[in-house]
Amino acid sequence: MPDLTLEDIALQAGVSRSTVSRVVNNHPNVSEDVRKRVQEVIKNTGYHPNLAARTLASQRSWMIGLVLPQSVSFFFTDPYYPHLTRGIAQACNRNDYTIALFLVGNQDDEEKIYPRVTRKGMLDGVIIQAGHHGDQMIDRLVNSNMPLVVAGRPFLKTDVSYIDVDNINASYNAVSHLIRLGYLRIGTITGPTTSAVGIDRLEGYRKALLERGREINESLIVEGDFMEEGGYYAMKQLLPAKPDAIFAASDLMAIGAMRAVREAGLSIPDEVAFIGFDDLPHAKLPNPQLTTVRQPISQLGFQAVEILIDLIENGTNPARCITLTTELIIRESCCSMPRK
Amino acid sequence: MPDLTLEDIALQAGVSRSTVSRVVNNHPNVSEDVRKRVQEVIKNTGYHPNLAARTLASQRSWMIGLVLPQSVSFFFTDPYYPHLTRGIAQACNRNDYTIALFLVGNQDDEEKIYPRVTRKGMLDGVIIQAGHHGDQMIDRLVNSNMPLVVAGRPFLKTDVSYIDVDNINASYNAVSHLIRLGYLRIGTITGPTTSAVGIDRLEGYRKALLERGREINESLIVEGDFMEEGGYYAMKQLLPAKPDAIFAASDLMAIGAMRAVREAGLSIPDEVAFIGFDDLPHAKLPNPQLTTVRQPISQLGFQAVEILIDLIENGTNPARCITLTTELIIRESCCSMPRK
DNA sequence: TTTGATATTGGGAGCGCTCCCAAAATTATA
DNA sequence: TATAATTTTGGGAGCGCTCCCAATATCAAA
Repeated sequence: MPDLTLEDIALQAGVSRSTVSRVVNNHPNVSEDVRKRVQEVIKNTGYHPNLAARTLASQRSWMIGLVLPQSVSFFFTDPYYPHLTRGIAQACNRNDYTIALFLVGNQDDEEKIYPRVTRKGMLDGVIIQAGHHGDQMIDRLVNSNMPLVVAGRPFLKTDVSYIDVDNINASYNAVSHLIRLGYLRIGTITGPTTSAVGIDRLEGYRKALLERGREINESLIVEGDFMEEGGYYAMKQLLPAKPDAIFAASDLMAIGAMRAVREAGLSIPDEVAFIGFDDLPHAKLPNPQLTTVRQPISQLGFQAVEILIDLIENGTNPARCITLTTELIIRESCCSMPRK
Repeated sequence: MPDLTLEDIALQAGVSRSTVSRVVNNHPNVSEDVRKRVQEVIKNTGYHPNLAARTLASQRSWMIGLVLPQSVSFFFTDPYYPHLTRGIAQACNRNDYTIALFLVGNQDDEEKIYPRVTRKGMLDGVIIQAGHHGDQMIDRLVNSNMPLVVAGRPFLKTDVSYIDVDNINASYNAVSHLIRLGYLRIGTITGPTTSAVGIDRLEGYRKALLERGREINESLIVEGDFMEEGGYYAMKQLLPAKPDAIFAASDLMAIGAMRAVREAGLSIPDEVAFIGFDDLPHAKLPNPQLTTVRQPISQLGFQAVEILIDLIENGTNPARCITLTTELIIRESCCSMPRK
């Protein structure tokens, strides 16, 4: 089947190019019978408008960029990315947008990718995953004038639109739960404090303790990297401080930390209780099942797209900022009664 | 900065539109000094050609589609997809292509996505992940005439280009290893036999046993679903047949199966040995560390792109089919001496 | 019936590029 | 120096669409 154009359809339907265009784009001013006739021809021929031509003429590509800083470790173990991507993909499907995926591995990639992302005639807008302090991409993108939504709070306070999970409240609630259960020496394994998410989850921990009149014991705070191994080693540092409960800023770290605790011959949750963060599928596996904070990640992705479309259609000012709430999933890794 | 066009650059450099186009596209017939002058202007102005216009005029979009059947379970637990995607992204970066990502969740998505993938003026070619028997997308894509590379062997023998891991040999080697170690009742937990990968890995198992003159004991073969839970339940079915070693077609299933074995009070590897498939990060975690087959997934993605570019530039006939070899990673889950 | 308002349709211009071909400039050859 | 061959450059046409505006058809009110 040769490449059909508007003109071909017009000819077959006995109307003009413009009329076919109106039918295709659902413009109102077309009489019912003509619309029917044209739609018939379109259906029979399997015509689809040429994307490039449409983009060139309308200055809209119906394509949005998804820029993922591919911090090697995260990308492969953390279901965050698949979930985020799924939410984005669903929203794009629903709104007839297509995702252009950019995985930024290193500085070189960034140099290659940046012009491709901001190049005219390619993308209507961009969703970027918030990264670490020092991450250039967001600032550059902000300056490029491209409609932009950041997934996760950006490290630096700029007036970009972003959508994030309420990390502070989430960890506040998790730690409050531990306090309520009667734990007295609650430690935490934080994420990297070069990232907003690491900082926020630590802040929630502090806030919960301070509000209950507890003192912050710095020896009960160790920085991790969100990974299993990081949790393991962080826990080894924590053990001498004799924590009776640990709030880990990721499930993976909680799992690693539990491994360290088990190796030290302590029992979970009787001697050390745990709360994680993420609600990975692994969290449900026994030994014991992990109490954790569930984040609505794919919803976050979905809404990121909706915000972006809003920005594209109605201008980027003012910045839209949204925070989603989380849910504490209570399982077996912290017990409902304080141990003897 | 207003949107620059070729014409603007031409004006500033005192040459014609055509000449600037030649410089941008590295055509040979431009004198050195003119080239220099134009490049200077381009650099100073930060000009980048408009993608849509270029695509419309040249009928090349420099964009390839990546179609992932998002079987919910796999996508979120199996690092296969991130690895594949990373390989593809790297190759795309290197060759100045952009990835358009399509996640096919269900039949509805497929109907929406299919025309978008095959629509003119959008993609130069497509990489699709091989799915299950009954998967329509591949056939439809083959018929659409779009340059196409399938990641993984397609279930049905068509003459598409594909790139796959040598699953048969991989599992043949794994099972041969178990035989060599002296195991006598080697069972297997297969992948779904509605997928090529499930079938191939089972075939390798059979081949290894038959070649050593062993009989195939059907009660030692149970079908799983590649997931942890599936492995767990498959193992429960397998236990009455008293296997002394298990070849699982995925690490996740091996992990689930080990859980079942441990619950049954048997020790690993002394009473039941294990070999998995994938070499997930989890595989390295102790308890005991899992012997497994490592696949070069991101290389598979990388080469898929190279094949696709070849198809785009040199025509799709004949189909290019490539098989990559795997590596058996020997760890602790099967011991080097047959148990007493 | 006439007039004016409104709904529908067609065609031109243009989006920013590539590609072809002819013109101009340069170099080689007689 | 004249001529032919070659390299370099410019301009037109066209990729397939959208969008504007003018033309035509339709309908209601006077």
